[in-house]
Amino acid sequence: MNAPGDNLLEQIVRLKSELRKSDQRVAEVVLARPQEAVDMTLATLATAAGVSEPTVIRFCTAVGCDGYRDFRTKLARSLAFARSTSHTAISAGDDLGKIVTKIFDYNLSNLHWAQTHLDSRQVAAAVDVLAGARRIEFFGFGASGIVALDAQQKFPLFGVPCGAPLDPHQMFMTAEMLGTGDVVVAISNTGHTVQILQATEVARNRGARTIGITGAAGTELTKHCDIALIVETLENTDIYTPTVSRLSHLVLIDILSTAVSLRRGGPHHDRLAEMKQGLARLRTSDTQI
Amino acid sequence: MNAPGDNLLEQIVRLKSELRKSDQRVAEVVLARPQEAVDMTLATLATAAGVSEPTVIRFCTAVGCDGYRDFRTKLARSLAFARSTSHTAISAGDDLGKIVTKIFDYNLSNLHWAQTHLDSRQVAAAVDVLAGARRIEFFGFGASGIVALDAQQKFPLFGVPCGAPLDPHQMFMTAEMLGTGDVVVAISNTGHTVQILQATEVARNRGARTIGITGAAGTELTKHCDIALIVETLENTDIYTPTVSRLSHLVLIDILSTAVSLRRGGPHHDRLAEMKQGLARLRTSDTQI
DNA sequence: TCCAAATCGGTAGCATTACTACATCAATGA
DNA sequence: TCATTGATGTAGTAATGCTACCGATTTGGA
Repeated sequence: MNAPGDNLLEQIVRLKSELRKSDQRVAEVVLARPQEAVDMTLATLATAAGVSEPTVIRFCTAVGCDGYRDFRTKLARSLAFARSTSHTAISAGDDLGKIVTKIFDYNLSNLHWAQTHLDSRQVAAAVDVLAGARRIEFFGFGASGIVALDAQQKFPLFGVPCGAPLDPHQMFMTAEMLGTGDVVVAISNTGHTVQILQATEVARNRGARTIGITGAAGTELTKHCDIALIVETLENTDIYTPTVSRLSHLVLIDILSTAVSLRRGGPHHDRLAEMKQGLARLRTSDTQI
Repeated sequence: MNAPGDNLLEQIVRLKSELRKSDQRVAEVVLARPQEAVDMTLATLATAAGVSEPTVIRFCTAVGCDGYRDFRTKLARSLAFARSTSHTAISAGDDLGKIVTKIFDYNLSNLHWAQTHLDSRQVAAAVDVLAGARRIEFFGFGASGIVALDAQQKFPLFGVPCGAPLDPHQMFMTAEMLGTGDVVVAISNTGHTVQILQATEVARNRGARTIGITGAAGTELTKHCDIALIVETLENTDIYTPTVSRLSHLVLIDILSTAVSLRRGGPHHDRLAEMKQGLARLRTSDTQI
């Protein structure tokens, strides 16, 4: 669950309530103005929080750091990601530069978040199933449909026929035709999209293995799946903020396809290399259309 | 060109050749083992590099830092992204955990790289053109085709009809039908895909404005475009490493659509909000298919 | 080839900064 | 009310980072 470089700011938020009173004052200052805090000296931070220097040190150890120096580097590191997690909402007054920064930052933070919260064991289980598949179908609508298509494009890596029906009827029909040895990868960030749930259930009843990619544990989708890959995303209540989940989903597809491809090994890779070369030739070929 | 949090490691690599001899020794140590360097004290780093302490300080100022302390925090910050830029190649012996880490890190680094190297003025120009469009067509094949589809899905944000022909023939036909007031967004990471070049040229001759999204300046594609959006990616020679460019492209599409949507303002947003709510209802509606 | 100039690198001392031991104060329960 | 425990600040100490200065090395010109 926890990656090595676990976010310090997150840690502080989590522990804040069970800290000593003075330590909480320090925590407030750090959380309120982390960008400034990272440049402060021990004494400066102490006065800024209205406490003594040893208190600040005690605070550092309390949040899992090895002294003030360590605290500072860890804070700097977590700031690289979370710099704008606090106020990412895009407002109508933002100029273009701000929009660029916010959207990039938001996506970066989100990707990092997904990384630290991804359960490797579930991924391993998914790779096992996919590596043994006879055929793979990817189900998704809207933004998740894009992800499904992307996955389907990677079928050379998976090494078996892959499909991605975008039309609900087609999806349903495809599900009906699946059987033992086939695998369904159902993608739905909300985990509530009814057609996906139905199609997945049908496929499972026919004997196919089902893998779900969704945004939170315990959604409807996970009940219909043998393996649930939870890709956590930061909350997104803002109307302007675009769908960030699909980036994490795409990365997950990358991981799955790469892992499956590696599992196949040897001759499979030679053919991959040839395929890539052929593709390059195709791109630049001057064939008139 | 340069974002505020410009990567320190990158800076060091860039300046390394024109540094003093002893400073280069420091640079080598830092670049070789950045993870350890960030935890070193001034004296430790000095002995590790085989130089004196003042030399290390001079090195710090030479690379644009304000003393050793500042150097350390900046290094920590840049490490959050670039932790594994040096050895990202995925090898057959990697276990799943390593694959997960490497692919995430690679995508994160790459996204950050794209952010710092994106030219805001070009983006601004693109937003201007898109905001005034009567119709927008997105051209792309393969991974870029996915991006085109994603963009096309965002047409409610763009506020005008959007298309994304995936078939080369359809693309060509679409291009022939365009005219003044229409806009083509051509997506090709290599910038050499012939069919894209041809279709874009056709559209331009018919009077459409053309925007190119590509991986490097000076590619063929840029010659056919009024506005070139260069999305730089880290090199990728490895056969296993998946296409990272498409993530950056997707983020760029997010930025464009959001900026255009904001430009439209007022009533447009109310309709967006309604649309989002309606979509939520559609997802959970129990309509049998 | 030699000398002058300039740059580079190191020594030593200084100022700042982080840390620790101890004392005081506040809160809580008997 | 008093004793006990835990939290907080004071003062002193060790370390770390920084600067002034001096010697060494290199470079360019006669």
